[in-house]
Amino acid sequence: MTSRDPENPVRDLNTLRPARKSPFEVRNPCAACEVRDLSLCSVLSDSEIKDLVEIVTELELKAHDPVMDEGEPADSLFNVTGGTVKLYKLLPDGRRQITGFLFEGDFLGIAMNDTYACSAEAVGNVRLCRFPRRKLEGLLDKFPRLEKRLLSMASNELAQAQDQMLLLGRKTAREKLCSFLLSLSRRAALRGFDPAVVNVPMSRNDIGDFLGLTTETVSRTFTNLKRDGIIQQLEGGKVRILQPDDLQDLADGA
Amino acid sequence: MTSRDPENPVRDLNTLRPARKSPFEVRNPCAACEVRDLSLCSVLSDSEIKDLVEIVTELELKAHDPVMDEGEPADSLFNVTGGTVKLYKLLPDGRRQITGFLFEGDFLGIAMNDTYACSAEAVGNVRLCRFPRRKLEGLLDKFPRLEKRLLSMASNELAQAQDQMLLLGRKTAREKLCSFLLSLSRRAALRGFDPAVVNVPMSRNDIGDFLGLTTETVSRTFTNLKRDGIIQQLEGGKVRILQPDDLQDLADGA
DNA sequence: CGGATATTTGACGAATCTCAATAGGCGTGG
DNA sequence: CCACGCCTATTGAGATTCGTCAAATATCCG
Repeated sequence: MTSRDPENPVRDLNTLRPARKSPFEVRNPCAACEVRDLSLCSVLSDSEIKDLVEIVTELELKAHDPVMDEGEPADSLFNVTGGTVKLYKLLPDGRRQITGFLFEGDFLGIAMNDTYACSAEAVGNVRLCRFPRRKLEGLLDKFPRLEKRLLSMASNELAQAQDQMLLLGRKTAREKLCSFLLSLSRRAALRGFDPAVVNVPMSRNDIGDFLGLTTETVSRTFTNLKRDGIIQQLEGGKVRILQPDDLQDLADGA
Repeated sequence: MTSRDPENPVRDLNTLRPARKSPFEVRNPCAACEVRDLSLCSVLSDSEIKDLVEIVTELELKAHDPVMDEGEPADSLFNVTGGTVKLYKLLPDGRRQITGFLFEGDFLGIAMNDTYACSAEAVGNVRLCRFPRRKLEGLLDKFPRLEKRLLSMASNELAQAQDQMLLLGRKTAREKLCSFLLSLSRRAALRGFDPAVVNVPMSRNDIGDFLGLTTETVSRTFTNLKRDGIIQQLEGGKVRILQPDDLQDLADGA
């Protein structure tokens, strides 16, 4: 499948689904959730998930709206149900490192004990499910599977973080950008979209702050990849991957 | 306290404790474990910990002995009880990124699902507790606190990983090295050692691969910090921090 | 003591950053 | 509908940090 929603055939990771409205969905929004099987919630049955509905609040954000601030008490956890969120840390002089991008289905809040370890804000329009931390912890005790699921998600995130360290510490600008495009492609494929046409909803500046590069270097490197026929830039910030195998080879310097 | 073991007053993070031998320790080694309160095991009572003893194997390794290999089935998890272990990932052409150093009390194996996400090897002499993964997972069901503890440890590791991304992507060589020394100092302090005299058991090359620098740059940067009176090099790979506040300021570019 | 390995230092080069200018895209309002 | 202005992206030229290559020195260990 390339699109999981027959009513929105052209939707992609950039586009928010229309807000849900049907009577069933109002009664039990999580049961009808499109990203449910991608997320935390996948381990709960329809009946169990009602406990989740009890504690959840839905939020809609616009570009640059803050989600959380590093160092603040970690009172809420979130599930992204639409749009893109960026996580970042700042140095005192304003240098920024984006530590991750979250897409629909991604969970936000594993990396915190009492306070948030990083800040987060919406890249474009975003829809979130918000869980009060205390109440979610209560559910963890009630449903041990939820806790196992969180641990497994944390494990995945750690593996991803290690990949990103390898990228930041040891890859060239070109390798970094290729790795980035590949990871976007893989994540889109997981969600049922065409892996050859990647959405890049974030700015060059955000990409730079994610890859440890400047805006200018990101832009130049994009130009080089186009010139070499590896990718093609489409309208709306989309990128077509022309040579997936070459891209893969370039991504880890093979 | 600057040393937790009156029988080994000069011991530090470089030195392995002598192997345990007393009758009590043979019967219940975990109960007498010196690093117990630092680790996973801290949440188990003396009686509960007997279940852990049932499944644990102790290992001793020498420098460069492998602990695990990226991509291999993750059948064992480990607890470091002495010495230093490095975690790393490789690129096909041999470039290496060290993703972390583990000291006594640190747990090894959170970041894996079915296969190891990175390789690990001993930096010097190392003592490990090895847990078969299947059996440890059994204990997780028996002692939910153990699972909570793992989740909290994973959360800490993720926060650390994000700090490291900030370092790799946005800090200068000098800032990187200062951050590194500070983190060693903090971890030594946690274990009851003098935070002003830091052990640096790993090679310049390892430090470089951890900080995204070359050996030469690490060496030059050390020289600069000495020249500026921030640190002093002592024998045996130890470093004295002369100006902790300056070091802190240098570490995040303030 | 001696070979091997690790560290330090130097000279040079290259990848990336900085600064600056131009071009493009998008929304607003005339 | 077009014009303007703002913001982002691209491109260029020069500067800088850090990497590479090479040699000298120090350290470790048998």
